[in-house]
Amino acid sequence: MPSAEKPLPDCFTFLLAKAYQRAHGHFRKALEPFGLTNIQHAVLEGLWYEDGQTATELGQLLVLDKATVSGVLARMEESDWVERRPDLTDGRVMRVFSSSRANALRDTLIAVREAADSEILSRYSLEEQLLFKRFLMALMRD
Amino acid sequence: MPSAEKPLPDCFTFLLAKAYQRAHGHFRKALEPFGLTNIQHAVLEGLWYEDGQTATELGQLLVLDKATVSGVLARMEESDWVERRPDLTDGRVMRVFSSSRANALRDTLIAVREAADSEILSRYSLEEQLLFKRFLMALMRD
DNA sequence: GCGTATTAGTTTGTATACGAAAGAAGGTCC
DNA sequence: GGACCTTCTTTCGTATACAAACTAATACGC
Repeated sequence: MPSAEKPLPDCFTFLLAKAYQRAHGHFRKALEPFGLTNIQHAVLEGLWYEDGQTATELGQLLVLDKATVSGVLARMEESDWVERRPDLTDGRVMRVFSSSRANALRDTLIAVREAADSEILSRYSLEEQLLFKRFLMALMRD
Repeated sequence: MPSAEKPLPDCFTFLLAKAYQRAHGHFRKALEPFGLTNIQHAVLEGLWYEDGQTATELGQLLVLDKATVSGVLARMEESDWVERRPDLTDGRVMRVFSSSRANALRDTLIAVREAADSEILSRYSLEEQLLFKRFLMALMRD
């Protein structure tokens, strides 16, 4: 080891990736007891925002590839978090509904997400939190 | 669709994930012509910082799981970006070296990374860039 | 030295991600 | 009403991520 301190490259994309990795891992541990992954949790929150969305709509809401959504939903149906029912008028469309098991945990799961978020954000002042969020949202505009 | 505008949940972890997704995708496209992935590029930069690092050292530098590093290095050796040679004194250790093919592209690849980074950052003022980076680095301390 | 604990690395299994292609169903145009 | 195009979804292939189990080799305690 030539240098004692690790350099942590001054590359923005790298920093962003590692910050995401950290926050993602923190949330993942919080969800572990429920047998839910981050994305699966996001899908549930999406359905609680509006139940019966199509896979495509969910993908747009959560900014996920349709192929990713397809796999996530298959696993969530397998483990009884959601139900997929074909649309009555359009045979191509599958509508997704949260299961009663998921609905029973709704308040708990939302609280877990909020707690994990707060823990991560606790190291910043309120002003910094707002600024940070504004920076992140600005990255998505185009 | 009940509401015209997408809500983009006020969840910090989600925002971070999507910002990462955006920057990561931007960099990925920039690397596509070279047949390199983001992580593979990071490994090369790590080796250019110090050649002959062990797999473990690379994992620490890039904050990657050893299992992830193992797979990445295997694919990179396959496609002639790196070479793995067993350490002479410690039979457990694999030392990783950038290939001559990689070294020939060194300046180009670093320039590509800097350009991608700059493009992403161009929407922020210099002050904001520094603040943003400081926020991201603060997330990793603990 | 010898046995045990540690460490380095690979392998396995599961879950994202995403591009590309395929499949299935609906709509349109003439 | 049949060819064509569009849309919704799944499948396939490749590449992270990470936990856990496993192998191989070194280090340590006594």
